[in-house]
Amino acid sequence: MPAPAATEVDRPADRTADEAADQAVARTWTIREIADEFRVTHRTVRHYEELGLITPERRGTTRIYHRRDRTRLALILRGKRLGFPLEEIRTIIDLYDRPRGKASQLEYVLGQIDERRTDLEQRRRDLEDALTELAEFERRCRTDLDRLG
Amino acid sequence: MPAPAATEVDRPADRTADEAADQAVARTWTIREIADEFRVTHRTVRHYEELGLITPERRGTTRIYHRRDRTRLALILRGKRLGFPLEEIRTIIDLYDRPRGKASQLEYVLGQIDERRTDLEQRRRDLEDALTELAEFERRCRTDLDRLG
DNA sequence: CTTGACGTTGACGTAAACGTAAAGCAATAC
DNA sequence: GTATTGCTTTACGTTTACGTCAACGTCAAG
Repeated sequence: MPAPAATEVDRPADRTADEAADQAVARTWTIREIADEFRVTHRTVRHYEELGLITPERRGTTRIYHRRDRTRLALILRGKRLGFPLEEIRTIIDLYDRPRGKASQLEYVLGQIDERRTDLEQRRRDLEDALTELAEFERRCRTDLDRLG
Repeated sequence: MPAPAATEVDRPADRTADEAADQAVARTWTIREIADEFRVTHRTVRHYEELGLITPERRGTTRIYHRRDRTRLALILRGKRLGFPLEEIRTIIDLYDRPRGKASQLEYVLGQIDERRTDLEQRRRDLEDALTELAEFERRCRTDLDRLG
C-alpha cells in the first residue's frame, strides 16, 4: 500500500476567510481549490470520483464541490493514513450516509461497524507495540550516547 | 497502499512444540514452514528477501530461516498492517540492528526514531478519531433500532 | 528408478493508486 | 482578436506488492 506521509494536512490552512463565506452563501469549491487545500492533485480527486468515493455536483461539465464532498475527502485521507485500501474506504463512507433504513438494514450496518472496530483495535495494538519498542530503542541509543560523551 | 486485513496472524499457532526445541538446538525453519506459520506465501517471503528485508542463511541453494528472520518477518507484517510501504519498513528494520556506532551515527538514528514516532502518533490520533466516530455512529444506529423495535 | 513433495531461479502478469501527456472547450486578460 | 489560464476527458505509463507459471534440482518412499 502506497501509504501517505503522516505529515499530510487534511484541513485547509486558511479557514478565516472561508468560514464567513460558508455561513453566508454555502460556499462551493472548484477541483483545483480542494485539491490544493487537501494537498493532493486534481488527478487524485478525480480518481476518487471514478471509484465512487466522491460525487461532486456537475454544472454542465464542470465539477462543483460542496462541504459534503470536503467531509468525504477528509474521511478518505484519514482512511488512507490508517492504511485502508480505497475500496474498503468506500464501503465505510457508504455506511456513514446510508439513509436510516429498516431493522434488518440497521443490523447489517451494526455488523459492519463491529468488523471495522475489530480491525481498528488490532491496528491500535500494533501501533502501541511499535511506539513502545521505539521508546525502548531510543532509551538504549541514549545510554550508548552517554557512554561515549 | 494495498493494506492487509487486520485479521492476520503474525505468530505461529502451535508454539508448545517449538519452544522446547528452540532452547535445545536453536531450531531453524524452511521457507514453507515460516510461510505457513505467518500466513503468507513463500513467494511473499522471497519478495521480502529480494527487497533486502530478510537475509536467511543459505545451505547450498536452500534457504534456512533462524529466529532472527522470524522476528524480522513479524516486524514487517506489523509494519504492513500499519500501512507502511515495504521500502520504508526496510529502513526501520535496518535501524533496529544497526551496530552501536559513533556519536554522529547515534544522533542520526535518534533523528530517525523521532520521525518515526511523529508519524506513528499522527496515526494514533487518526485511529482514536475513527474509533470515536464509529462508537458515536453505532450509538445512533442503536437508538434508531430501538425506535423501530 | 521413477514418482512426488518441496526446493530453486527467472520471467511475466496483475491490481491498486495514481502520474502524465494529449487535446479540447470556456472564460478572462491584454 | 488571441493568448493565457483553468477546467475537462481520454488514454497510456508507473510503482508497489505480490501472483503465477515454467523449468529445473534433490531427496525419501514405494
